[in-house]
Amino acid sequence: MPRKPAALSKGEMVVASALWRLKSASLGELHAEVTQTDSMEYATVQSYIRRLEAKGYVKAKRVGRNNVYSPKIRPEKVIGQTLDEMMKQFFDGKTVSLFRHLISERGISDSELAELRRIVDQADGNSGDAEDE
Amino acid sequence: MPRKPAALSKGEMVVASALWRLKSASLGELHAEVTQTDSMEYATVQSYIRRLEAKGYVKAKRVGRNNVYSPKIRPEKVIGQTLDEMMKQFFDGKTVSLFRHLISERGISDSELAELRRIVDQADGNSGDAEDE
DNA sequence: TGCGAAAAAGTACATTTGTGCTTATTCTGT
DNA sequence: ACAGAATAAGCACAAATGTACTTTTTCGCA
Repeated sequence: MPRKPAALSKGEMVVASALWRLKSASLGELHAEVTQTDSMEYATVQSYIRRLEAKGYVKAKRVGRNNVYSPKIRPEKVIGQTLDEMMKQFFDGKTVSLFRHLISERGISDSELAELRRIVDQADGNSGDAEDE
Repeated sequence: MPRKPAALSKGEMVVASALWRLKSASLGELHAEVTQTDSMEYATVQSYIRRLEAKGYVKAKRVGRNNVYSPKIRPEKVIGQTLDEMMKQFFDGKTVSLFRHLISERGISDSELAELRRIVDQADGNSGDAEDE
């Protein structure tokens, strides 16, 4: 059995995210990327990447004297799981409830609303039987 | 300074959620509510509620021999923060990106889509300059 | 051809979290 | 008034997490 990959902690998540952005990177590059947004020691990034490797989220390949890391798991998967959990916890698992919260509770600008409408229209188009155009 | 309330761990979150649902409850009632969805010992619920109290999320009042607990922080606040963090981490803080993900990556049924459209229409109506009817 | 810099590997350690057992306290009914 | 049943309070403890320091290995170059 593939042993369901253990969930990522917050710190692991920021390192994983950085790696997703870079696709592939040495520890130095990764550290640079991470510190764009978060303050974190080189060695700390290193610890996280090791844990990510242990958890099966990342693989390393030796290139010269560097390890070059790359993701083994796509972000969509992790994002999806995180979202699932969050929706279950707060919105009874219902996507529309989340939508409602995002729109009413959080407030959304006119342009965002317009954008959203386009997204909806498009989704409607390609997944169902559209009647009118 | 009010000292920003420490974030809730996952276990604390399920207990807090139960309490939000009940508005106010003794430990026994709370345990009953929690175990609707999660398997958790009475004493464990108790530990969590104590931590929640320590963190300032919950207050207790003695009623007879019971402690009656109630939330000190509204769910919207916690949900909002959780969402913020999540959106920052995964969607560059952009609500529309989250929408897009929810719709395309996750798939949404026709009825949900219709519902969503109504929500959008309504939001459009009461926040902007409505044209029709 | 060996030294220094860079990187990797190993180790550390306090705090938080998950999870619950144990002990003390307090009503309630007889 | 007291025994038993609820309930609260205290304590415990392994695992995970945040955070990094230290030691070892390994190229590139002087």
